[in-house]
Amino acid sequence: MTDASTPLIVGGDRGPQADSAPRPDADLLDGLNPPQREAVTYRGPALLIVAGAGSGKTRVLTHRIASLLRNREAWPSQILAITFTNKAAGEMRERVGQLVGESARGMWIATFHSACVRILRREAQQFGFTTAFTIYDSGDSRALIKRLVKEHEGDAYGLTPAAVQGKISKLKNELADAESYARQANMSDPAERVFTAIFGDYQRALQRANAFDFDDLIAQTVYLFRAFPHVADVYRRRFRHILVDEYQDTNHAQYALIHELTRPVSGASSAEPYSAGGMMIFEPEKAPELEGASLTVVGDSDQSIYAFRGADIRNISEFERDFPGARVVLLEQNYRSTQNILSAANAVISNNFDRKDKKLWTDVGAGEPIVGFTGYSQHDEAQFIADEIEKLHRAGVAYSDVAVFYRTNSQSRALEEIFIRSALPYKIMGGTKFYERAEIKDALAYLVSVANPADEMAVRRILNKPKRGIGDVTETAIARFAEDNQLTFRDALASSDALGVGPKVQAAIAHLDKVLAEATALMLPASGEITPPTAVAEGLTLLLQKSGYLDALRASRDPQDEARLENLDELVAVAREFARNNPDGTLIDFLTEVALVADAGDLDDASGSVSLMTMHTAKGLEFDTVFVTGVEEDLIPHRISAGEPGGPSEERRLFYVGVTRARKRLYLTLAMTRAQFGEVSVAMPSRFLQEIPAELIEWRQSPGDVNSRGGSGSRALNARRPGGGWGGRKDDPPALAPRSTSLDRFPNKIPAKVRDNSEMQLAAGDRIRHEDFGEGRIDAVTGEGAKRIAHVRFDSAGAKKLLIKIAPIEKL
DNA sequence: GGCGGTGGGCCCCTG
DNA sequence: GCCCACCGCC
Repeated sequence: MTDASTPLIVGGDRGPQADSAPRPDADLLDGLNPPQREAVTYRGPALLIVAGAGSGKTRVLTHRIASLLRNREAWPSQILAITFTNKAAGEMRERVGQLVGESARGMWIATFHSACVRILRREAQQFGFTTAFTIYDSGDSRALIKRLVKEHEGDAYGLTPAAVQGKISKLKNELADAESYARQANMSDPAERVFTAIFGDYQRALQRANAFDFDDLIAQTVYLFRAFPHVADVYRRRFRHILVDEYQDTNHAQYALIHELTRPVSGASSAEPYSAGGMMIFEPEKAPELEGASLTVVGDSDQSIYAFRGADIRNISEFERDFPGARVVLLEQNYRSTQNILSAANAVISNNFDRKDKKLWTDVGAGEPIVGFTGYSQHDEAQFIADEIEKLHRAGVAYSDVAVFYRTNSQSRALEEIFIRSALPYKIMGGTKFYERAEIKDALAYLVSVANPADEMAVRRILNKPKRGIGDVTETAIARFAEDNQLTFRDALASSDALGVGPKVQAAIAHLDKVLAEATALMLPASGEITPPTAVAEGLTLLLQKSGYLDALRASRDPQDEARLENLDELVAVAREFARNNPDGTLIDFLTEVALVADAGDLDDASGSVSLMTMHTAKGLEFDTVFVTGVEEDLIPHRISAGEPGGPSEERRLFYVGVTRARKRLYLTLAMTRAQFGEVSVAMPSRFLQEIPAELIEWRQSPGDVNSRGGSGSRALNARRPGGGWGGRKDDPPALAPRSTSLDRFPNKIPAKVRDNSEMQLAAGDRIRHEDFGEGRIDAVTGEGAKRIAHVRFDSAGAKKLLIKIAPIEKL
């Protein structure tokens, strides 16, 4: 079946050859079903693996790579595997490592963005950047765009920074640049004209700052390959096997990048040896034509959930047309979930009309029923989840095997509040990123000001942080002086005496200049000298101390500044950790890692905690127990999606992704009322609930229950009724709960004021009263200090754990 | 130039 | 309900 002798590589750099049978990869095929085997063993120019959720996609990919290596069909350095998330890349690296050991190290297993950064760092000088370029995250680029919109008075034409940023991003994902856009724009429309001007200025500002934004990382790499074929050929020669995960989520720029990389080598390049990644590549005297790399893509159009950011589903649906002769392999057997979960998922997704029919199946049996629950408020919903997780935990389920999903990040707050109260260990994945915190961005701006002094944005950011009396007027004076004297903004700081500012301000500027120079000497010494690995951590500490940043936070009375200091300590710790893991790592390397790894927590795994995340973040992950929360109209499907073409079906796919993450237990929860924008509104059950056959869901409390009873108080005080209820009554949509009734009595909000019971003395046997749960008896007290936990048996609400410090309790 | 008060907009999802 | 832009005052 497998044609191992297919001449994949015509040319001098063919991989080492295997001698003869038995196949060294035989054990890699053990336990694979026939389509999986074919996906591992097929050899040819192009392979599309259509992999349903949980069909063993990662297994197939990693085994395919291992098989190439073990059969000596490829060197590790000839393999490029691309994923979308750092997490997926990390997992793939680990699993390939388990299969082939040490040799996994020469491979590129990277996200689109990190692969492009590696290429750009090497080639930046080819087109007017330096290797020290900065990566602007969306916050950075928004700040820059905001300034440009203001300069161009864009608001007079209805151009908001957010809209401009979105449009630029979209254009870059379609590989349009400012010039090409200007050529076809409708210039009689003044708004178009201003937008075009802003776009152009933005791109020039990036170039001047020696910076790329996230979209540029991809688009500029494509541009580089197209403009400099001899550079592209270096990578085409190097990567003979390219594998792309989640192909249904690629946008046009990413598609073009893959196309560039898999083109045949033209052979028109010069005969110099190039050094790529420390690997010298010598071209043969008479460069012969070299076939394009073999391409393997894996995807599932039912899991395409990124159309909103430019993902083009046609990339996968037209793969066979793009790559004639491509083999297609379908993986439909699911190894993850129970049949009940799959039946629900199949039922929901079959409501999308524009799809190829595909049905996941399993042979593990029906499993437990799906559990439904409707709370009175989002806090009631969260309390049910916390209680249920505790119950599972007591029955032996590890916290780390449980995940809670939601549609929007703002939904995490109610869950967090209840989880903290319940002393339930949890971890938010994604969400407000560590590196997006203001103090972290400030600290990084200090580092960037040293690493890439051309980055004016970074220098402007730290100019008056901490407050040193440098305001708008002075900032403008520095900018003007820089322009007049052909200096960078950073270098202008050295001439504080020539700015014509007051003595105090002048001294402040001089001091900042001195601190930056000192840190530069420490972290970027003159060539030849060796920097110790700890230079980054030391330089960061020096900058934060001598700039007065830490002192200002310490002197502050704002209680949040204490947390900011802790975050900065954490950043220094990350720098030290980085030095340990990368003894040769430079300041630039550190900044790259920080720019591409959005969350410091991505590095260390959330062992021992429940994982909270959006359904988008959940893609590619799996858990024994999954709670999909907020299953309400206007949330999933989201309100805004209704008006977008393809919006509702994308929402359905998103829900499908959430549901199919569950291995054994799936909970679907919702609330009858939900606070949004600070006010409480009535929520309707999601249409997706009605698409699931009623017999699959066991309602602990159905939307009907909540309505009919009207809520005679806290759910926790009511007996739970199993089954029945609303699930089956399709033509009888649940009536809205009246706004009056005792619904309002249920605690819909958590007191914003942080309570502090740390002094409360509690011991086993004591009786307490809780605001929501009523009276109960303490079984035990564990933990210490701020983390003391009371294990309480409430008279009517059952057993709960409470974080004593903040629990709304009183001793009786 | 810094600070505190106020009112509008907002919250969809990512590297 | 929270963040941020803006304004008026010191």
